[in-house]
Amino acid sequence: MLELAILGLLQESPMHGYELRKELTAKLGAIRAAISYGSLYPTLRRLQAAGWITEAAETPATAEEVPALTSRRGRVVYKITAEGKERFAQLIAQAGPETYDDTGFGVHFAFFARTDQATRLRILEGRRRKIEERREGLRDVLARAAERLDAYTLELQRHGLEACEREVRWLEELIANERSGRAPTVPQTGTAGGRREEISPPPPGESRKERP
Amino acid sequence: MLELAILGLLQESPMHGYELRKELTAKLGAIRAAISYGSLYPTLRRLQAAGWITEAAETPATAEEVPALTSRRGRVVYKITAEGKERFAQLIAQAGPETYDDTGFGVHFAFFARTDQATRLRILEGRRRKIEERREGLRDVLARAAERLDAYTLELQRHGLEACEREVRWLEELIANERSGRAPTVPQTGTAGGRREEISPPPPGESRKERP
DNA sequence: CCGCGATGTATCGGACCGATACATCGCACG
DNA sequence: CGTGCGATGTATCGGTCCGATACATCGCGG
Repeated sequence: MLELAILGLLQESPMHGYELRKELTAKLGAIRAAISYGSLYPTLRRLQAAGWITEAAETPATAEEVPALTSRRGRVVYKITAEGKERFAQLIAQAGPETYDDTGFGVHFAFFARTDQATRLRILEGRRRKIEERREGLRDVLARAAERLDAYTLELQRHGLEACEREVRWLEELIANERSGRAPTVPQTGTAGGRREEISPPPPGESRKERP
Repeated sequence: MLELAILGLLQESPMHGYELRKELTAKLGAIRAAISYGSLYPTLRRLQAAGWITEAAETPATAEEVPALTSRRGRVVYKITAEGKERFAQLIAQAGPETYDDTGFGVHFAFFARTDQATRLRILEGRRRKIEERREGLRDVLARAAERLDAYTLELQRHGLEACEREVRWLEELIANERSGRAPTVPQTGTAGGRREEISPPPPGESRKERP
């Protein structure tokens, strides 16, 4: 999962580790707390070994201009390679079982702007299926095993069940939107009124604005 | 976390691994999918080595009665020890930072019936604080970095934000309930109308119904 | 009589986390 | 003037947990 996220972010622009973590946190803040360096750096190493990314020295050569003023020590900048882009495309297009768990789905969803519509639909429906199963499981427990459990455990299940139902509804909306329309547009929610813009899903295979 | 959950379940009755996993799944189904045996068995080994639990042979001795009819092969039954109960009490009473993340909170909450009220309150408030922080982080991103992100990422954040707000409200209710009342009673929710029973929090130190 | 699904125990590699260590930079506060 | 502290930055280690896999038994239906 981390691999996918890193590849996706580096596709937008080269970054060093610290920056990458911040961007990762911003992009995935809704689904996981914050990537640990204990995961990040080894993964970067792994991706580099596989040839998906490369190190790019900062202020690379010809650097007599400002030698020590902003020398900045290490600062290893990572950049995605052509193979890395292929890898990303491959990862984003295929959906295994891990695509539908909480984290996996979140990461995939976060890169939906780079995913073709058919895959988006497939993933959304797979996720819905999975949540529906969880929901049924919770209903079963609440219906069948209620008297075996204490009030707190019951309340936990009830809350979880509600969350499932809510997510299914959310997914339904997204699926409907996807089928017959465009980007997600969920109005009248009241909360955090940010701007909402249409995105045009990039015709598969292209990347827009490589270097501004 | 697994340690706490296992100790808590074995406190109710001895079990073998498979059964333990099923009970674990039933009790924690709202927060995590299903415990993997790759976690369960090593943890059981660890707990046993520490002396918190012991193996108890099934159909222990004097077993000439039905030798091979239901021989059932392995079936290692685990049983909590006195030290294990102490350990559980200690784990359940103290709250570190890991007590407030999704999984940690869920597990603690699932055993609230065995937790004294002061601790319950402390944990609920700690959890609320943590969720509020996450919520603020999401609001920041939505307010400040909205134009940098695509519509799908934005929608993900929005959905996450809503979930945070919902959970805070849930926690508020629980806290209010806890302060001036008894067990969780959340009526009029419409969903899954199970029975709702009052529990009397066991006066700390006792266990009711050891063997029915 | 045979297969298949539930029950049951167990291991291995890998992903990810939390704690920790360490170094540099700029700025606020004494 | 210094000094200490918070942000930036790279890196490792031990430990927890997951997913895949293997294997054995049992009861039941076809």
